[in-house]
Amino acid sequence: MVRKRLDDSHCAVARALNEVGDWWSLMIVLQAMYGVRRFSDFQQALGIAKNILCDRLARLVEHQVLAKVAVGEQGSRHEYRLTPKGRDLFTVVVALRQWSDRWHPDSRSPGMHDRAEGQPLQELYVSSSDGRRLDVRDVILQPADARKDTA
Amino acid sequence: MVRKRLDDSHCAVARALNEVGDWWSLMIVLQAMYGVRRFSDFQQALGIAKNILCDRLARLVEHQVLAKVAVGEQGSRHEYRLTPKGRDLFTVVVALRQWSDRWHPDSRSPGMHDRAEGQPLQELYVSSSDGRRLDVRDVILQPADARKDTA
DNA sequence: GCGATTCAGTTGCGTTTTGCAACCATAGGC
DNA sequence: GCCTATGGTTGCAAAACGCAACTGAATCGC
Repeated sequence: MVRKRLDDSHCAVARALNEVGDWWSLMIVLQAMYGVRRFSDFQQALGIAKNILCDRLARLVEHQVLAKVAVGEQGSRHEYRLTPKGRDLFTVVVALRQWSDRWHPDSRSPGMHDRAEGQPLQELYVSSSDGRRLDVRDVILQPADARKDTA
Repeated sequence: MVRKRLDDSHCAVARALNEVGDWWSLMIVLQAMYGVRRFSDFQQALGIAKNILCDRLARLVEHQVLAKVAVGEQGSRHEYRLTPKGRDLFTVVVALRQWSDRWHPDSRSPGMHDRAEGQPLQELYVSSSDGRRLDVRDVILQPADARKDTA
């Protein structure tokens, strides 16, 4: 999907959504963060149709969120691994997950823990350069305009 | 869109994506954060078809991300305003935007500034309870499983 | 070496979602 | 009453999606 209409958009969020903004793409990235690397494992974990998975993996590789790495004896098998850019989506995933947990308390999410200490993670929040916690209304956002014919 | 398949998923990210995980929904929320409230203004700002906009707004209202507020003389006109839950997506939007800015340096995003001080915002990052900055690999993520037949 | 199996796709086809445009319905101006 | 603006709804074509069946290469069993 992703109707590439806003490819040329100057809006950073629009461009981000162009790369990982459809349902499956972020779920694939999430699975990759869980350690999934093989085509068939993604397929099983997500219950996604193979053609869609193919398409999404290709798109994620194209956008350098994943890298397709040949593996195995004659390079016949391969894996999809997160690139640094892909790993950097971690913040986004954590933000989404924390949002979900805050507003769907019924969720029995196992929670995320620091590997070293076993402690839960801190909640993400937007803060100013001097450390004050900020709400949307405390921030000046300039549209940067979603359409090309900005005006 | 959003094939409600994973509605019953225990995966927090999946449920979040169910509510705001399609292309337009997050763009609408973003516009709302910019201060857009009226149907026609969303339509103009995004260049979205009216039926889709209708559908997305209704879904966002249903999920309590936006609230439809009657306004004007006889309540004929109305506005869509962010609820607290919607405003709380700010972290997600900022995370996405910062990610995009980091990996698309060509982007001339005007940047986001603290209204009080005029300073740019801090970069979001995931941190442990004792403040160490964490990468994906420093965190224990439990799948919580994307499929219902969890096992 | 030969068939069976696994993995990673691709192809076909029918269903669902999009997106565009054109059409209602109500309110207000004049 | 006629015109415009706002906020939708409807119809239809095109694209995306999901399923299942098929391909093609590599590996396994023997």
